[in-house]
Amino acid sequence: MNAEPPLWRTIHAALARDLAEGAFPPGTPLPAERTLAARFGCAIGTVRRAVDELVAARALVRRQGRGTFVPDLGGDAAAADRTQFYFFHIARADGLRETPRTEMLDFASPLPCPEEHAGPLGLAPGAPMHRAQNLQHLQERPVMVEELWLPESLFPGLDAAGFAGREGTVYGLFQRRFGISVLRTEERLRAEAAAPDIAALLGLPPAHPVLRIRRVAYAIGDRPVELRLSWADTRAHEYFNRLD
Amino acid sequence: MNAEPPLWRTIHAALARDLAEGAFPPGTPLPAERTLAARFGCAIGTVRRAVDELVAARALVRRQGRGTFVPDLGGDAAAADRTQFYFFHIARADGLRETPRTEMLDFASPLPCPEEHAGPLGLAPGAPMHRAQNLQHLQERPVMVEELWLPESLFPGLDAAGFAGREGTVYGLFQRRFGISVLRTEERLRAEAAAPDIAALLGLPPAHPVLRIRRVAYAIGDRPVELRLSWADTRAHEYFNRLD
DNA sequence: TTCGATTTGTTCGTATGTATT
DNA sequence: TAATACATACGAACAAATCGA
Repeated sequence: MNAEPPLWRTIHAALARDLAEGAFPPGTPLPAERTLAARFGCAIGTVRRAVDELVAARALVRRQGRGTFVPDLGGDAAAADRTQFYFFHIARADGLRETPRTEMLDFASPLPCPEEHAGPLGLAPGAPMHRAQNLQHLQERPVMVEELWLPESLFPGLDAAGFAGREGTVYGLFQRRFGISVLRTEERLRAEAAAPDIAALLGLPPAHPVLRIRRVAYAIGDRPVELRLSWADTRAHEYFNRLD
Repeated sequence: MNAEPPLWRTIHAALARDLAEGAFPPGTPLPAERTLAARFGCAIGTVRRAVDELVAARALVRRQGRGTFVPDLGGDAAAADRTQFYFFHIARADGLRETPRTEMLDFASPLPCPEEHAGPLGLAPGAPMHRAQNLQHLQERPVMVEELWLPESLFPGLDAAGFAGREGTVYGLFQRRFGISVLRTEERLRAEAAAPDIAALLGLPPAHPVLRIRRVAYAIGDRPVELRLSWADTRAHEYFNRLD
């Protein structure tokens, strides 16, 4: 008849809503599974099923003996590295993945949202945005130019000093300062001839082929929070993608 | 002391081994969960946990009321489409994903394994291989040149007629005829200037930037089974990648 | 160092619901 | 309709990891 959703799915949705609201800051554990089971009036196995889904979606991590946590994207060096390598896909042609060094080139705000960025971010054209430009280095050589577009409404008060002075990754900053946990991204890649400014920054001959990446980053609830354009020099590096 | 693995992991390994040997052909169900539980001498929940892992890895699919199956990569049109879109990442710039039309350009066998392909495939340089060349069309326009390298030892007797005359996808052919289920791939992308032959096939100006993709496909047990080089025209199309 | 409390991880068994044949 | 198979939900017991007294 009605086909109501399974109980574990209802609980999953309730937890996801709480997570989206930042109800559980990273570093402090969620209520224990028994506690949640009592709160939802269900068996512990049902809670576990709901949490399993959130763990699979990288929204939560479990630690035996300690509790269940929102992943800390910038906790220690190891956590920062995991985040880095999960979202940073440029590797040396021989397969080695190194941690890049980031050099900030520019930070401008507010800028009106360009027409072509409004749709993917769910914004009105002209909405106020921050724009940051970075140069990523591997082995002290520039390999990728990045242009980040961030809605001012989601990142209020962010400025050049706050952006450049962060500790850890950009997504760690999103989480710590604005309570935004990036869970997934969509990337579209194409080959194009390098524009003069890009070629100059990367030390490329004019119009040399570069890999252009357009990324949209999403937080819980598939809310788009960032649009990022990148141009990579793929003479000695490649974009690495593993599909499971 | 010893820290033996959990029971469900042992069962998972046993099932994965059986799957790698082709013990369960697509279309016929695995033994029911109760049967497996009895065979392994454990509770049904433990079997479910092991199967859960294989389902997550796309090695199995469950169908309520019917049973658990090895996915049929070329069963009906819908299954073929799912396989297609899981492994075919070229989409129109507006985001629309269409089914490509494949035109075979060449099939050569045996050819000695090139030096640079031997390592990724776990072969000795010079080992006999098949090489197929395809041209992929979207909306009746050529968008990607493909070069497939297949170890003869894994695909014995494959020839041009068998390759071109297949029904459905290439990976469906691998599975039906050779019992090889491709589960995951690794791809490395770079931008480069189109070689003359590539440019001619794609209708590009000489040395126009193209997206080069180098894919290694893996079956159960992380066994590499195919190396594929592709060159895509990204003037009107893009490589689409969703990271969860 | 030891011990106990807490929390997640594993395994068991059972009952009932839903989809398919 | 009946039988079969997976899906959901419950509850219990013990193991393993963690942390603080």
